Amino acid sequence: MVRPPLTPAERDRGRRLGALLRAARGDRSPAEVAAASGVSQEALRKIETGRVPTPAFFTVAALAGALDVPLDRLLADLAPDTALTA
Amino acid sequence: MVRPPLTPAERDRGRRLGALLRAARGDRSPAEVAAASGVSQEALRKIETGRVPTPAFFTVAALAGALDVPLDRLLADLAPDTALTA
DNA sequence: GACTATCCCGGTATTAGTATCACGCCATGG
DNA sequence: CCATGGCGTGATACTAATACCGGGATAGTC
Repeated sequence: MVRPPLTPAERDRGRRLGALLRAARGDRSPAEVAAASGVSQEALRKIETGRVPTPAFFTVAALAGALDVPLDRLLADLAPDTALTA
Repeated sequence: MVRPPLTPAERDRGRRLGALLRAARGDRSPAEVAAASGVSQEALRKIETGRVPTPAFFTVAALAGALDVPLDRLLADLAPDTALTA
């Protein structure tokens, strides 16, 4: 075994990330955000639905940029432990 | 062809990301940072040397956390154009 | 000089991420 | 009722990311 499969915790984390991105998208259409970020609609959907639990760094960065959400905000919201009361 | 290979620009961007992370590591040993971030030493060095141009989001996040560097700072330093002079 | 430790690089194996294709669901308009 | 378009999901193809294995180079020590 060379690479451990993703743990349920990781998948759950990805699901939360997707939920955050979808929430940040608001009422904007997926096509809109996909075009703005340069990410394909399919990738966007999969990330938003949590089916891609650990997307590439720059993919998330592009989406966050298009959604005007700081990456650190995403992380903070993902890990309430570090709650900065954001 | 279903997935376009990484462009030279993407590889260069990954190289800059690695350089930034290595600079942020300072004089701390790779093993130290790897242990602190939970990233394997090999993955860390591949990222630092730019041989992994587009690492996973949470991998970069873990490294940035261990290095005490905000992700947005990394992005800003990668793309000086968007420089918010943060 | 030999030994040890650390860093770096190569190859290999397996899983994950992304793109394309195909189908079904829902809403809208003919 | 049927057609169209956007959204969601599943399967498939291919590349990339990560882990494990070995080797080599360098610095420090004995």
